[in-house]
Amino acid sequence: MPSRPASGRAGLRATISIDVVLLAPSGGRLVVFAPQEERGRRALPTGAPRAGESLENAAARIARGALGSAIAWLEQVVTRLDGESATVLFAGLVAAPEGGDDAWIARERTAPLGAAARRQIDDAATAAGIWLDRTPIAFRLLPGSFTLSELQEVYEAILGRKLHKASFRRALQSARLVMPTREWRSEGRGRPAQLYKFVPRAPKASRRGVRFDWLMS
Amino acid sequence: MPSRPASGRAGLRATISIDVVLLAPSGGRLVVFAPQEERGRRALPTGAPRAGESLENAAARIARGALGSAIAWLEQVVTRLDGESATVLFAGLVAAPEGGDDAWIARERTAPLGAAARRQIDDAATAAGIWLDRTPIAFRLLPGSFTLSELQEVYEAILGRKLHKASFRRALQSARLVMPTREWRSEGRGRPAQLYKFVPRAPKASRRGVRFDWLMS
DNA sequence: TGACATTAGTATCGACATGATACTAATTGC
DNA sequence: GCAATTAGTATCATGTCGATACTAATGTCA
Repeated sequence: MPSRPASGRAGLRATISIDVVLLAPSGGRLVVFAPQEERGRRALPTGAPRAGESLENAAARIARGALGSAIAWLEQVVTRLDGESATVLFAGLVAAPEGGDDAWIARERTAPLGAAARRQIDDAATAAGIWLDRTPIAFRLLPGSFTLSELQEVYEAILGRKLHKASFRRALQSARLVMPTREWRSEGRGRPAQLYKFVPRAPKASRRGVRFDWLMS
Repeated sequence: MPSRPASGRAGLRATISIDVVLLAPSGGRLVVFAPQEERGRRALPTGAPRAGESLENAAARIARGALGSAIAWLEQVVTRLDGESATVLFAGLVAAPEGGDDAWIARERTAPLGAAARRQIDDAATAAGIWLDRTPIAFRLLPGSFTLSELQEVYEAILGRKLHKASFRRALQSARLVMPTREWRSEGRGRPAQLYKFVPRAPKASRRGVRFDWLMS
């Protein structure tokens, strides 16, 4: 029989820190929260858990403190150990920021943050895309009533690709996830759009077959 | 990691340990590696990273040491902080164990391991199911040539549900992932099954639409 | 006023995926 | 030979997906 490791008496001592990548959809693209620090350099929000605090609570506190507003969704992504420093990465999604807020930068312009931060951002964005398929997080990024084009734009921002309008609406209707209101909103140009509300529903539990079209990595 | 404020914040010091949940398909079900410890109690493999070692390398070392053989797939699942002890959970998949190996127990009979271990097992099994849809891990759990029924049984074990035989084979064939050999294997009863080989392929990149049939939690 | 651009929303169609059912094929055990 | 068992295929109804093209309602601008 193989020898079993001694039951973790002397583990490695390390400093635990938490990185939070906050993402928001904006105009069909993702923007990243990276405010300026004292010397004008931008950085992702970082912090550490307090004694007795869970990682999730610590991440929520750090995110709220940096952002100043509520987070729609926050999940743990990965932990990395570098020497005696362990960093737990969290990904968060929030509603689109106001226009004049310069703490947000386009995801395509994150080079100045450095390679390490960009890796965190990539991991967080990937995690958000995976979660989008599994939970109704997109609806929390929109106000109580919204147009279907706005909802689709949120999906496109997080998934990073364009979606087919008719297919998107068909799937949405057949899932009975949205309810039309009697209001319409005119955005200036073009035909006004009908406003919808989110209707939380029980799982449809439509178990589908297996997919063999994974992405090789 | 992103640059920290110069006003050096002292992060939380904690002991890092690693839990490894090793799963294997066996007869269409999952079995869990939980060998007996000194007092006859079963426990999941545990260990700690060494100085300078990455979490992934440490988990692989711990898994290999406990199991005595190679791991087909190993991925980080989640990190939990409890007081001054941080535990990083890894999920691993290995080929079905030999019949007489009593270090493996059925996934349905993990109650004696305690609630904490069962939570780790549930999280690891969920992660394995998600990864199964995204990478060709199932093929690494089988010998170089295998029958399609064996492959389907691996999928059913990891997903925890029965699959439709014709659909499973159709999807496999259309993905051109397997190549038939000229050998057939007779298992005693019934018609002999043709043996197949895995053919690693480039991604088909068939981007599909959005799903709105998530599982509420 | 009227053509045009723009955005919202729908209809239709072909291609393909899925799952149920039922069938054929090849082996062992009796 | 015959039943039981497992492998593998054929057929068919249904549903999903994406392309294309269409209608609808607004603002813009000549």
